[in-house]
Amino acid sequence: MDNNLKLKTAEIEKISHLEYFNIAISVDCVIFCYNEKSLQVLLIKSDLEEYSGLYSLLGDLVKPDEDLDSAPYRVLKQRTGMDDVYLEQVHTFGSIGRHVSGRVITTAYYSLIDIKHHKLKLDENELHWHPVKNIKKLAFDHKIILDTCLQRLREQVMEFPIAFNLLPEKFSLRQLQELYEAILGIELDRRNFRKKIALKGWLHDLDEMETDVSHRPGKLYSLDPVHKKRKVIKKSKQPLVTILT
Amino acid sequence: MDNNLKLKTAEIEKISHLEYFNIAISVDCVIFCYNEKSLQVLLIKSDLEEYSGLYSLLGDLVKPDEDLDSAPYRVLKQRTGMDDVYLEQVHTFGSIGRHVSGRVITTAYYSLIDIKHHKLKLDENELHWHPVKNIKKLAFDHKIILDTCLQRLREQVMEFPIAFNLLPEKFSLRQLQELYEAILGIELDRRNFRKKIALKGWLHDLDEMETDVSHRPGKLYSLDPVHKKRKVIKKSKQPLVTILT
DNA sequence: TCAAAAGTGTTGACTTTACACCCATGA
DNA sequence: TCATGGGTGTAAAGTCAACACTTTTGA
Repeated sequence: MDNNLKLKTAEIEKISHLEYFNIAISVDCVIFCYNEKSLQVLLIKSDLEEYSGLYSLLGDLVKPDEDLDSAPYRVLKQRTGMDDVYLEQVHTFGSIGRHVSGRVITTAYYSLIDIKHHKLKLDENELHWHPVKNIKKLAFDHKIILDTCLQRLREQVMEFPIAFNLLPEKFSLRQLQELYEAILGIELDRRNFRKKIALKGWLHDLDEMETDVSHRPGKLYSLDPVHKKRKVIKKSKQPLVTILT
Repeated sequence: MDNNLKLKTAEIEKISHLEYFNIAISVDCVIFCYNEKSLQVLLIKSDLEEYSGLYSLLGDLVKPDEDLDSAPYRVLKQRTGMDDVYLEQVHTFGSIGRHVSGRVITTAYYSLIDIKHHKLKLDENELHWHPVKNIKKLAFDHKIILDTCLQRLREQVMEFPIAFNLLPEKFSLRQLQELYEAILGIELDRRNFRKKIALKGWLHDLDEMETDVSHRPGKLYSLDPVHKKRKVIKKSKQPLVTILT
């Protein structure tokens, strides 16, 4: 007991010394899924006294021997059992006071996963899916991080074929449209949506129909294999040339 | 189990994280200027043996008591004597092997400055402006950082009134067009460019004319005061609504 | 036969592109 | 008077937004 206390004090001394010279770096993951027609995000009960009762994003400190971009994959693998997920770096947050337990700079990523594929045991881990719409407050600056990632997702989703990561392998155009509506937070015209998606050439017609629906079944599609890359490769100039003259 | 026991305090959490406080974090600045009809970037001779002969971006370690976003302002102030510059965070680079002298994760910013305003003493500091077009190789991963920042600049420049930071207070439409051509790396149609810019409503007509030109002088403009904000405030949904239906 | 969603085209408004001529100035 | 760039308009093409009816299926 005595020893423990002494050690702790020494450690804390050391920490406050370190604190002055060192900065920790973490990653935080905004893990999106699409379930019951709503865009949801995976949160964990904060284990810090200071934020008791609040939820926070999944994150971890970056290990000295791992790439920054590998850290969120590790976090996802640990928490959901999934690898081969879509991940995108969004922004790095580094205000002095953003973390209660010291100076931590965090790089935010968002991830898109198909809820059917993950293997999390929600109750055990105090992990829960929360509809993005309902989230008012999170621990740390995680609400701002969430908002930033959502905004980026909205920007990307029309330009690149990434939303499909949130859907099962086979899906109908209606499902796809509802997904887009959930992400963008707006309603879309069905005819215009179908035209626009057809124009993108992202879809592969499976020649199958929905089953188990109590109405006329729709056709099923999958993401065209050509567009199945994990990492977005940005067209460098193409879109810019068309912007102006 | 007692609730208090389950919750970690911030102090305790620090201890468990001690081992991780050994990654350094830096910022690197891609400082753009516009001179002699070309987009240029401020580079410094690398003082590392490993990169002898190569140039690198301006950067520095983030101090424990400064916000991440403040660090690039400090670097710019130190190097150019300018504050009140346009700065935008772009991406964070954190591969294990990216820095020869240890584990350094770096957040990249780009900055737009009017070359006429800076106070650098180029020769003393081994600081030099380099046309972006000519840059083939830089120290560390700085070429990739430069490319990433240039791409982001190209994406932003049509959407937000930021290019004006590269021009003097008063400028002609020709100057502005040449600047855009330098940034985008493409030629633009004069009439369409003028229409497009007029439509944006970014310009304030100064009712003055160019002087010292050996041809018909053009009108001078300045950035409309309404748009003179340092930080870009993103319209959240406006552009997205128009994307689809 | 009803309810629910699938599937499909057109029109008008707007935006974008391509393109050519006269004008003002200084050399 | 020439060279240089300033300044401007229009027509055709393409894109976007709004909008309604018929079809298929299961209940």
